[in-house]
Amino acid sequence: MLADGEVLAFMPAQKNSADLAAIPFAELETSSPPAEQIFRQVRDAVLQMQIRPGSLLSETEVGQRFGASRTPVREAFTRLREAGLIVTRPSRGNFVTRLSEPRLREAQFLRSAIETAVVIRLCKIGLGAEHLDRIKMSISGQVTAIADNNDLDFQAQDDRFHTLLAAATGYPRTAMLLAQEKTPLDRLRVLALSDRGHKARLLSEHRDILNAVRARDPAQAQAAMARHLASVLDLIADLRDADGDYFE
Amino acid sequence: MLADGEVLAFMPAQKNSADLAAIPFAELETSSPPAEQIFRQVRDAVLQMQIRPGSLLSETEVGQRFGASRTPVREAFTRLREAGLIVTRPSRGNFVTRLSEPRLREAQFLRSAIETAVVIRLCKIGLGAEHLDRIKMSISGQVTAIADNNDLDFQAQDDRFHTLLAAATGYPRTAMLLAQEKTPLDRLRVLALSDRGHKARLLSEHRDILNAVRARDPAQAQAAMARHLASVLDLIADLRDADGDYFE
DNA sequence: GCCAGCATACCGGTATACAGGTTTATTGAC
DNA sequence: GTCAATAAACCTGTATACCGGTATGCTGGC
Repeated sequence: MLADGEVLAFMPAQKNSADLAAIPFAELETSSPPAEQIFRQVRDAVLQMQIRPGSLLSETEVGQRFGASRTPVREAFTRLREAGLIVTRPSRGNFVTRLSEPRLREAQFLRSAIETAVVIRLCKIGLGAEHLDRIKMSISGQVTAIADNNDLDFQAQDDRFHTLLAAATGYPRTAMLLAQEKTPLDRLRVLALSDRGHKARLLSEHRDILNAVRARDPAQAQAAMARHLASVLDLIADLRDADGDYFE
Repeated sequence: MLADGEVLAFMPAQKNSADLAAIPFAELETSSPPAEQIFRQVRDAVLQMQIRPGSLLSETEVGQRFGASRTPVREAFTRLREAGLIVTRPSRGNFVTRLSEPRLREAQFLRSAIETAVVIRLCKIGLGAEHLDRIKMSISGQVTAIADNNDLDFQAQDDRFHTLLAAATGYPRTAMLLAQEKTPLDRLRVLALSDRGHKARLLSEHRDILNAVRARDPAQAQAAMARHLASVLDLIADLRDADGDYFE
């Protein structure tokens, strides 16, 4: 088995085909449409960096990998394209996009814009008992994940915390939009190995946000959220230098 | 030719097929992909209420109308579905969505969240000379449109004003996202016959926003924008009662 | 006249064949 | 050995045939 660096030395990055055989895709279920499942699985693989940025994703190959024809794959690719995860160059192929610093900064801007508006609204309409319970459970989950030093679980609970806040506004599309717009940041996060102290800080910030919302203090809630989300910007420069191949 | 009310009297709303022949679609050009053109033309027809909310859009029929096969139509429909303009009921058909008051309120929330963040950022980074010129021209255009009592032109210049502000942030996707998320409001606006006084008020608000941004006063800019955007909420209840068929 | 049951027509979902265009590899001349 | 020209192998874009499922309208029994 060759190391990544050696492979790169022999092949120009642009020509690299994605190594689909190495990715543990689940077999398609009959419960939901194949196009939907292919979209989700390929999206997650791209987000988790299992598919190298810059690599070629062939409709035919992906279809064969899932045992489906090109038609559902094309539909999945349409959605990946809109999510900004691939770019299509006609007659040449679909390529997994690289991370882009301006794009990351814009994602942070949009995320911050929406999430601060979310907490301000929550201060206004109040937090229902059910929503509050679920958010508290998410925070408990974060505590457990830190104790277990389980990065993956912590990330999942982190996402859940923000999703639950958005859902509590009663605006279903807002949660969806947030998930969509933060995808560039998700790829960044995979590159960052978070130490226990970093996670502890995030947890503390989550608590600050929740407390401000419970106190119905919009100014403080907004400030806490903005502070919390701005922290990712510090990661960009470091990671760009460390993982140059993954950036534009 | 029958009046709309008579047609409705004979056909249950749900069964109505869209009358594609009556819509002045342009012929497909060779310059851009058919799927893209079909998407844009159908989207605009839906936004301008040329296709009745609740009506059935058949892939086959749309394909025949444009002289294309189902494949590009399917791709266009995928995008319309994500834009929330149609819903697909498997084995039954694609239906143009009706306006929904909760959905409209959410669109207003999201638009306000993003646009207030935009003007705050503009106060921070300042407005370049080129951007300022273009925005001023847009406002001049609004003045002209009001003088000519040209509603369509005023709406175009109104959109342009907001788009230019978003573009001035240097975040290209933000402008795109705004356009996408305000589509429900665009359909609402078509139903509203705006009198001259209403347009004059919007223009005045635009000037307030621009002045606050030029003065680099984030608090005032945010307040002016929020006030400006909140005004559409007043329209919802009236239009819902007047055009009941168009709402859920 | 009413209602249940069935045949039919229509829809989207999928697979596949073909077309147009780009890249890559090979081959031949120099 | 080098380079240009050509052919093959890809890619996406498009058209089309077939499938299963749903809605509908007709028909026959009551």
